[in-house]
Amino acid sequence: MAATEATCAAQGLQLTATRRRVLEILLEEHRPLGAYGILERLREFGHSSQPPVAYRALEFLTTHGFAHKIASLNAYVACANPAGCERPAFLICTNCEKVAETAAVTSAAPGVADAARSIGFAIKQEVVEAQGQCSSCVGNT
Amino acid sequence: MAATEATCAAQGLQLTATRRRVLEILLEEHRPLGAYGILERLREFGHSSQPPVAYRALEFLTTHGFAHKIASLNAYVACANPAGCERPAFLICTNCEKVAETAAVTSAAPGVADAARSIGFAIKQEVVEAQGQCSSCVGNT
DNA sequence: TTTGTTATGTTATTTTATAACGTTGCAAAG
DNA sequence: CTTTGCAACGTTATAAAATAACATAACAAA
Repeated sequence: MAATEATCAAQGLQLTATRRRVLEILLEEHRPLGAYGILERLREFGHSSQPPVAYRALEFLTTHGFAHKIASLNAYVACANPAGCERPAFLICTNCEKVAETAAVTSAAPGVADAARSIGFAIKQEVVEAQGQCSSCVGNT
Repeated sequence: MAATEATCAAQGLQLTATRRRVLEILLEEHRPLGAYGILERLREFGHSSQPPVAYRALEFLTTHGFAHKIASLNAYVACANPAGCERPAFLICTNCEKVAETAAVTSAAPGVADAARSIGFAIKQEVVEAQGQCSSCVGNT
């Protein structure tokens, strides 16, 4: 949160009340939250709770790397490393639904980078989402 | 298509009319198609076109590896290598929307595999979807 | 011929996301 | 000042994606 505030201050980004609240909600949860789950939480705090409110805040947060969308879940998580987040990748536990964020060393998995080069494909961004079981859940299901 | 037929025959899977038609539709397109786009095409062919029709066929096709879901687009593509598809990864052109399928050499990108090991996370499956520009579109936008 | 199984048909609903348009608050230009 | 522009927010409505739930059909095995 402090890192996010610092980045916003440094870059002239407006961390408004709604945006801050959404980020706080994501930080409190230890698992990905859908946009409508966020809306429910916003409602508790007296914010307006129409869908665009959440989606706008999420767009701001994801655009600037303060949060990420987990495409395979249609859900959102706070960034684990808001200062200097690069090439985020996610480890999604299919049992307890928690998500660990990590950083990929290279921009693409071996083979993928080669394939891209060989067909002249210029990779801009990569979605890497591994599904499996976290240490607490291994063997449980 | 032939490969898919062979696999179905070999494994006793029923490649029914609807399933076959959906796969044909995906093969004809050179880009990912949403479920409702598929439904439109099915309608042209006189099939029933309620959502579950498409979703059931897609579930069959994706479960058995004859098609893949592109999570970051909520869309579907035919598998480029229905015989022996493993660790599929996708290169998605953000300009022309075409998708190239490739195979990742390892199950995880470097760094991700290490991170998983270090926290005891057991990776079962990985979603790798790179966004960028294909050779025809590089420099166009 | 009854039973079980697999696939399909159909209606309704849930979940996720965006379009469109109006309002507010604030800061810089006139 | 005041008005012009802009960024964020409010609100209504709707689009798009996915699934729940229940009924029917086709067919093979008991």
